[in-house]
Amino acid sequence: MESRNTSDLILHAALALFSEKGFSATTTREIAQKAGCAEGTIFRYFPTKKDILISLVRPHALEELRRVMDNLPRQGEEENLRLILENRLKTIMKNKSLIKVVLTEAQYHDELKDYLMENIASHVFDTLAAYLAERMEAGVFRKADPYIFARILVGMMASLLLSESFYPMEGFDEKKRGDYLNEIINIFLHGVLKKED
Amino acid sequence: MESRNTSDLILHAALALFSEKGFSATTTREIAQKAGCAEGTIFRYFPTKKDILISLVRPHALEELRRVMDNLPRQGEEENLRLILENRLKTIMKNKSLIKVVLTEAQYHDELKDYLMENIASHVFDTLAAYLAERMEAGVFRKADPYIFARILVGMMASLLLSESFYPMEGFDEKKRGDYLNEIINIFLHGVLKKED
Amino acid sequence: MESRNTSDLILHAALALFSEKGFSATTTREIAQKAGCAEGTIFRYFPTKKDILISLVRPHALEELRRVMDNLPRQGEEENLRLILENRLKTIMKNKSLIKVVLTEAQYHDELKDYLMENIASHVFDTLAAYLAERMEAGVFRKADPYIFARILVGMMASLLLSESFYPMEGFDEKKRGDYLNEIINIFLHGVLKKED
Amino acid sequence: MESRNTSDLILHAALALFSEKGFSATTTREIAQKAGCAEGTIFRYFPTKKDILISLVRPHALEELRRVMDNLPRQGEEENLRLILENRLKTIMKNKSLIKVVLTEAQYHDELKDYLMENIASHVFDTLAAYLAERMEAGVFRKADPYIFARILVGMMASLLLSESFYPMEGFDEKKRGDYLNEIINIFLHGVLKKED
DNA sequence: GATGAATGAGAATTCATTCAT
DNA sequence: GATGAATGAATTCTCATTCAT
Repeated sequence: MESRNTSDLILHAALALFSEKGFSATTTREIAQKAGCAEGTIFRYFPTKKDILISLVRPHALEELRRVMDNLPRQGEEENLRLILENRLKTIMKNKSLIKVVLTEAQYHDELKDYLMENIASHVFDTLAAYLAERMEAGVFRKADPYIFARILVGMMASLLLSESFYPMEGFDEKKRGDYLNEIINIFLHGVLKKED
Repeated sequence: MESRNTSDLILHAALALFSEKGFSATTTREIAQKAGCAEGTIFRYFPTKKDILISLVRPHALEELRRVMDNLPRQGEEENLRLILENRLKTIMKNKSLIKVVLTEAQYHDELKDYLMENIASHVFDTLAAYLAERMEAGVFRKADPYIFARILVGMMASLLLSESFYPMEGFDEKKRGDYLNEIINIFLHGVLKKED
Repeated sequence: MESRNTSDLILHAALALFSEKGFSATTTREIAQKAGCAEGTIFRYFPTKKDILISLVRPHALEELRRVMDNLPRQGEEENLRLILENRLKTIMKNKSLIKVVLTEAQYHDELKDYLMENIASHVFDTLAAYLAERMEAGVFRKADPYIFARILVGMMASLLLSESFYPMEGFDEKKRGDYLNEIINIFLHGVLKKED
Repeated sequence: MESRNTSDLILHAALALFSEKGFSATTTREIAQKAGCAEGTIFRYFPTKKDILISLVRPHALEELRRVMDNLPRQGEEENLRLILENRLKTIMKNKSLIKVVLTEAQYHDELKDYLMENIASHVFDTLAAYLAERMEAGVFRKADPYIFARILVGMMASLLLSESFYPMEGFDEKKRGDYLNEIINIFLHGVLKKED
């Protein structure tokens, strides 16, 4: 599936190393070694080391994440949302390294931050907020700032990532991750659902 | 308030720079410049650059954050929790730079990660989970894994930090932050509160 | 004769400088300058400055000196010994700088000292002592501890080196060096006392 | 016996460290530590680090070594020479560290070398050569260049020092050192050849 | 296209020396 | 006299980048 041309080998190696040691602490020598090419070869594809980082965030790579909140179920039944988010969570977990690198380095590199915000984050939050606003209109969710809800939901999902990589629970297996996601949805829904009576 | 001895000047300057550019991308020359001392002086106080980073995480510096979830109100009225968390949020905001540096660099430096987990995170999560377990026992919250709840709540609060530094809303003022915190508590409580009827 | 690849150029320059100023007092900048390469290039070949020193003592470089007392003439006629030692002296003089550096720095660097003792000195002294023991058995030399004789003979030859570099005589030319060696052999074999008959 | 004023404490500490690690590799911080004073204090007594080295070689310190070959027994009986040299050897051994430092560093510091040669070595060699010349005149030693004999004898004694510090024999005790000195004198006087009659 | 030796600017760190107390 | 914090030039070493092959 992944093409194994030199450029991709370099990006692949760089992603692994940036994720493990951070961008600044990774040397081009290490990248070349891991990519199985000569150090000089890197610079045939990327004029500077920073361009490797920037290329990691190019449309193609992030398209999947950009659309992570697209097409949420307008029917709004709980079970639907659960299934969809479960599916999106897989996308997130699959791209864990990339997300880690991108979020970490965006703190320090404004081109990255701007690109991310303009192309990824704004789309994700707009889409999610639009969905939430619609459900509010529909009288399913109580009225509030949909952007705040969106941020909180994203924060809850992010806590899952953080939990896994930064402060791991013992035995964080598939099942536990399922429980975790369930509780996120439980808390989120029953917090925002309008009380019927 | 802060003592202005050389060591503290260096730590202060380093914190600002690490937060702005990351640990690896910050040079000791820059630290010296910002601290207003000679580059060599740094090494009278910190044998290596990494020791500066590690010193930022020493007990004294993090004590306040370690206790951020201590003494939550066992009476459990919503208003109490709101007030307490609002107060704790101030602690978090005050230490924003430190938290950012510590969480970012803990990804890359195992001594940091281990120290944080053993001394800070475990205390925070244990304290918070104990509180939640007690409220479950008391029949106020529904029964579930208190550690998952703890992580989700922390994730929600973290989203506030992220929102502010990474994907800032327009006009993120005191009032908006208050709204945000209110929604965190609304969502959290009404999600976990046992339905009365 | 000597290959002029970068590594050898560096070793060559380093030997000259270490001999002139000592290891600690020589800077890598000076070595690079003398070797005609960039300072950074040195570290492509030698991970640390100390590795340059250690590489100077590698088998190849010292093989000639290690064998300096091999194959002494078992016929034992005085003239033979004189010719052989004269020849070996040339080896010693040719490697004067290396010997100087190695002996000086072995005082301070245990890896050097151990390597030298285990690989060079023990062979030289064993070989020489074996030769002396054999001549004692053959009734040519009087019986004594052959290792003490070996050390004394080596000390006498070393005095020649010292004389030349440390406390030079006026006009220490080829002829004088010949005279000096002759006296070493005379004294070693016959002593300084005038024969009565 | 030794005065324990600050200046002497510094010289004492410096001698030990220069002998152990060499002049260049010894830091003034280490000297201060070992001398039990502040780093700044050193510079009240010695304007530069090099002045410490130079002070180690001042007349007073080396007087004993300067006279090491004075007053050799003009009676020339073997036993006399043996006793005298044994006594002088004690002087040499007592000053081993100083000799080591002085000889090593004289290679690199011309002021040291010049001072040593003009004040110490020339006196030692002149005295020794004068003694040898006199014994030649007296018909006890065979005629030869007395300076070559002097150098060879000194080289033989130096081999004892080298043997001890650089390539130690197992169990180099008082007795062995006595044997070694005996053989030096035996060889110097009689050589190693077995006497026919 | 690919290589990897070479570069040199710049990084962290050391250390003799100064100087206010 | 003694101190030791501060200095900053110099040192070892790193690393992104270049370029001849």
